[in-house]
Amino acid sequence: MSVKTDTEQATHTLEPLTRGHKKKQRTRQGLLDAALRLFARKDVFETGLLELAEEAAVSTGTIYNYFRTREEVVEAVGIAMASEFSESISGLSAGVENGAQRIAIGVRLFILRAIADPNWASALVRIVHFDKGLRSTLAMHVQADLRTGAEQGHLSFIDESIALDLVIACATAGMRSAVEGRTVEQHDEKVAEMVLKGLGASPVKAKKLASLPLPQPNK
Amino acid sequence: MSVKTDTEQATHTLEPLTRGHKKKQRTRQGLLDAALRLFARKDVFETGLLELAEEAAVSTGTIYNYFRTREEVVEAVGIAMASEFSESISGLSAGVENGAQRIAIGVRLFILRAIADPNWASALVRIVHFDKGLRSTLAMHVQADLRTGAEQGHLSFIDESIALDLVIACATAGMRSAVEGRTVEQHDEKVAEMVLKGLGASPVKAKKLASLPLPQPNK
Amino acid sequence: MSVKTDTEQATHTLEPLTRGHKKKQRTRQGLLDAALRLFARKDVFETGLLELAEEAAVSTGTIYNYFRTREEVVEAVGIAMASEFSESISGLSAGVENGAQRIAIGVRLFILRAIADPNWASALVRIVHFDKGLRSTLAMHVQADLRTGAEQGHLSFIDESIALDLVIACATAGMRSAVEGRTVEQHDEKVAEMVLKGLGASPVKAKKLASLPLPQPNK
Amino acid sequence: MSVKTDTEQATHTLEPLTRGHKKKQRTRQGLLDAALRLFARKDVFETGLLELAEEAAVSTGTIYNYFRTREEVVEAVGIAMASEFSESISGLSAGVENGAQRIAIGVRLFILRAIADPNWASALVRIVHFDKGLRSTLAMHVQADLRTGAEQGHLSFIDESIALDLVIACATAGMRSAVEGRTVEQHDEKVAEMVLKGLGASPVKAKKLASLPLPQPNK
DNA sequence: CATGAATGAGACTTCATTCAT
DNA sequence: TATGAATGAAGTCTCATTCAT
Repeated sequence: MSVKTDTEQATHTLEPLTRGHKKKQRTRQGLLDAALRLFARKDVFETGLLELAEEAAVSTGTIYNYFRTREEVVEAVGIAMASEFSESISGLSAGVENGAQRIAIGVRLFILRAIADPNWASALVRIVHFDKGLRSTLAMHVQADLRTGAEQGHLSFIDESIALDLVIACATAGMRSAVEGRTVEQHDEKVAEMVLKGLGASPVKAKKLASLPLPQPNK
Repeated sequence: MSVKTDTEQATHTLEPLTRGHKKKQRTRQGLLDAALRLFARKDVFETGLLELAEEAAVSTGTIYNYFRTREEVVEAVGIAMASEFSESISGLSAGVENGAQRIAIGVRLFILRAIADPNWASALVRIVHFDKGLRSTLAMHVQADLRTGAEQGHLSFIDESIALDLVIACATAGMRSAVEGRTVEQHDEKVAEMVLKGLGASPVKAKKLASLPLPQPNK
Repeated sequence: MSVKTDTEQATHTLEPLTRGHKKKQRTRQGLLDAALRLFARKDVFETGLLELAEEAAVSTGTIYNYFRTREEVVEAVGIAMASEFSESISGLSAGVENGAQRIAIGVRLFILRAIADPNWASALVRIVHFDKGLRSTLAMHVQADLRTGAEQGHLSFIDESIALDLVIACATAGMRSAVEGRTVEQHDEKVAEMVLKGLGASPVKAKKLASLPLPQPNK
Repeated sequence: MSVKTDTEQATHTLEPLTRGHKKKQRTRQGLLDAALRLFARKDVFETGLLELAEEAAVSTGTIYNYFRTREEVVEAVGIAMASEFSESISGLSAGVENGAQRIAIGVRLFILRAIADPNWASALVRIVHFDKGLRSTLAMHVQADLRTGAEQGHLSFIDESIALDLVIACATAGMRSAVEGRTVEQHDEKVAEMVLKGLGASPVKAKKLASLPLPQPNK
């Protein structure tokens, strides 16, 4: 359930000389992980910075070396999740050219992961609700696939921005189902199929694309 | 933007209409309205009871004559919105027998009202996020229409609970668009059409049902 | 050692109807008195608002019904002291027409009171150091007497603003002596005599004016 | 605006001048100078050690190689200022035998420097308010001149300790005028003249002694 | 019922100080 | 010695809640 920050990479190159640097990165990472665990349990505005300190097992003052407000924490976690998401999705659907299929894969992967790790999903759902940045990141990825799908003739939707909303809203709803423990058999496939139909795929094609085996993490 | 409570109805019929009662009801209503205005601007957990008192122009202590905790306030607002929703939707789609059409009407009405009154929509979106009771009320209404639509052969979805999620998620996403000011032409119809397609309506039927004129408030 | 606020008077006329009003005034008065006691012991910036709460025997939150910052407390105490000062000095030197004598009386009264109540003096010295408002009030009183004295030919100073500084600085220094317990016999008269000489009174007249019996509180 | 410490002198003569020592002295000096700059802007108890570190461009921990507490910092700055004062005044009024004139010179020099460097004056006024040591140093210098002046028949004051207070209080008031930007023409001379009159000099002699040209820094 | 002053728990924030590097 | 991350005590401030009027 750990989260990788892109900041970590960047900072390494920007200030590689500081002595306490690796420790600082570890602390920061610990705070982000702790925040994720908390957001899995409580809503963002219910979570106090002191709770975060306790969860991360640092003292109160330490937090203020990293974040000045709760919003900064949320944003940082959002960035971290978005970054991790981009990485993993891009990797997994790397060889798939079909835009509609890529969307199906994305939706399914999210829901499957939500089922496997409801805490992660709970946190993600909440952060999506608060953090515009994370929403944009997700949208950008989906948008590309939507266009590809439309160009390839697999999808025919009326309005791209509404289609975007539909994909994200349904995927999020699926994740919420997982969090609330009301999933059904092949929940991921069924949501994906409905989404594709909503996007204008024919019922047959929707069913077929939604049930293709998922690409395996290469190695 | 006023909200009518079912409690109000009950009291009207059950108890004598003394002056004290009318005043009490007005104060309670004022608190609910104030809460709604606040939830339009700030998140539920960011909203303090002191703010509520100020917005409603009553003193702090007065709140405790009506609600015991903050949660009770949220719940009461949720109940009030749900109740108002039930009333208005039931009234408007009273004469419509087609389940699919009723769903289209519901989705469109929500989105149109969100466009007309973004504050109301903002509050609703937030409360839906927190209040399970409101979610259930919405779900019950949709569920009936889904079944009717399926029995009538207009819809063919794979799983009812997922279909439910899809309808509510897409309607909510449409409202959020309105709140964020990124609606498109005929936003309501386009969302409804996509939803119907996702629920298994044929593209032609989806388009037709989504673009039928809305029933007018009878009176 | 109690301090009377002019606000008290004003408020009585402005909001005489509030129920909890007298209690509020008592609390406010208690806070000002407590602040005075604290400023007698510690410097203004060393004094925390929690200490003030404890000294006044109210709970932490109560303070914020009256003052938002430490500065507001200092200012309020300054106003209260200035107001009390104006009252008492005006009363005592009411019948004295000689400007130089009025100055001598003022200087002596301050020093005598400082000797009698070093805590009061300690607080006053500190507040004078921080609160421009109190300094102005003092200056205004002295200024009138300086002009009168000059017009009457008893005083002849080179520059009024510097003369003002001299009077206040020497009176304050005298009070500080009292606080630090290094007063001498007839400290008040000796300081007054030096001040008058500095202001251009002849040595003989200075000695005489400084040693006249003080007016007694009438009644 | 730099401050020279007597410690510096001592070290120079007592210990070998290794490179490490020079650096150590520079750091210490930097801290004292930084403290002076800060005290010019904020009150002593408002000034934090973190600010001091930042102003001196050293890290927090470094301070503790030089001072154990905040009080030690204030004291050290006080000592430094007193030491610098002694040096400069002694040098400048070296050839003057007249006690009254020496006092006039001292008062005037302080006020002139305050006008030329209000930051320095602001810091000095504040530190005088807190640091007894600095007050004693100043007093010792003045005391000697007072006695000389009295013995020479130029001054005739009633009480030495009160005379001391008068001189220091008026000089400080003059500096405060400079800090607050409300000086007048020949402010230094006017204050000195009043002080001498207060100390019992004849008006004519006071005016003459206060307006003599100041000794120039020899060399 | 309405009021609003008082309460006090608890969150937020700062900062002097320590210590491993 | 210099550094600066970590600490945690101590302060600041808010706000849900109570209660006398």
